[in-house]
Amino acid sequence: MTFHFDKDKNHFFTQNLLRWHASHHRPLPWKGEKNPYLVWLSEIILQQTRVEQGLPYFEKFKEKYPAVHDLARAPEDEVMKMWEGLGYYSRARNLHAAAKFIANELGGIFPNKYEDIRALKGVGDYTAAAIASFAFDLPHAVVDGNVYRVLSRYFGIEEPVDTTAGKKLFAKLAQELLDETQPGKYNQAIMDFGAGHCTPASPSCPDCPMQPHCEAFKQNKIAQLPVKSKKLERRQRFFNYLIFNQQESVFIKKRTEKDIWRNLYDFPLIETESLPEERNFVLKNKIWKLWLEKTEYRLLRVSAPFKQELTHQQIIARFWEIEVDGAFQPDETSWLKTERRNLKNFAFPKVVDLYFKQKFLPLELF
DNA sequence: AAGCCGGGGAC
DNA sequence: GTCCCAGGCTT
Repeated sequence: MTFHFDKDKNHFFTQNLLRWHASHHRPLPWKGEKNPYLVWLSEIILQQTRVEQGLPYFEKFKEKYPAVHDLARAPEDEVMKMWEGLGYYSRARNLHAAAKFIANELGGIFPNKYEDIRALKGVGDYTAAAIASFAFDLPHAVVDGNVYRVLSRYFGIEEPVDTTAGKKLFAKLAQELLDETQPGKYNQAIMDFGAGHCTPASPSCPDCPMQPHCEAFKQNKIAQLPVKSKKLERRQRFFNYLIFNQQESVFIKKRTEKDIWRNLYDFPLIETESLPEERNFVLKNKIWKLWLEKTEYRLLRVSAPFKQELTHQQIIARFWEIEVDGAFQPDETSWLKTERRNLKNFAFPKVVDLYFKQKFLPLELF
């Protein structure tokens, strides 16, 4: 698909966008922030995350780590704990790594050139443009989900936004439209407009200042835009967690493998191809036997399945609680014996946290 | 280019 | 249920 550059249409867009923004902007803690560290922090937190969900985390991080040195000095487990519940945990790992890089290699001075900002771990095209424009007034247009939606509708672009060609097209168009005399304000305006007016479902077309020149509105294609080419597929995984109780303690383990929830904690785990149908399934399991062949144990209870939806996976987790005798010592060196009252100091996936919150487990009878 | 990485809210 | 959110990294 080709796109024809129309100077008047572009000018109309930019002018009306800025006019709209003058009376509709949403006040948020990071708006107008010039401290690049805080701009960066807010942008990482807001990647693929709604403002309402990210806001408390931003406040918490800002309070705990007021400057990049504070974040750089923090233990990784502490940073992961601070991030617990927000999802996409590689953001936290990259944030921490970049903070250490800035503190140790750059003398604590946040980079002030687009390419240097873009080179930071966890900073892609969008985040680099956001930091460059908000903190340093550099002329780089942001392209996020809001921008794809607003531009695809206003210009009637049916090119998919999730392909290499589509991304390139929208990036070029966004850069053409940028008001270089006030890049920060312009970028803020287009994202606020997408989030608050040109919304995914039922946008406010009747009182939209862009409406006279909006191709999607004129052609009645609002609901079809933006176009995405890929459809999401989700696979199921069945997790059988073994809760080894030993007096006041339980055994937990850190997830170090290259899989979901890396660097979070959970429990010894047997993954199965389906939901075990018999009570003895896990007890008969080969791995399980290996773990427990040298000790006495007692099965206390088995939870009903807990479900958690991830973007590409559905996790069905069952928790098998057992009591082992005081002499039990696992062969796995990665297991960590922890008193129950200290569990709150570790970061766990949502489904494990949900299990903790159940005062009385919904028991399943086989 | 395609797949993977969370959690929550709106519908 | 499906879609989307102030995306980025790995293969």
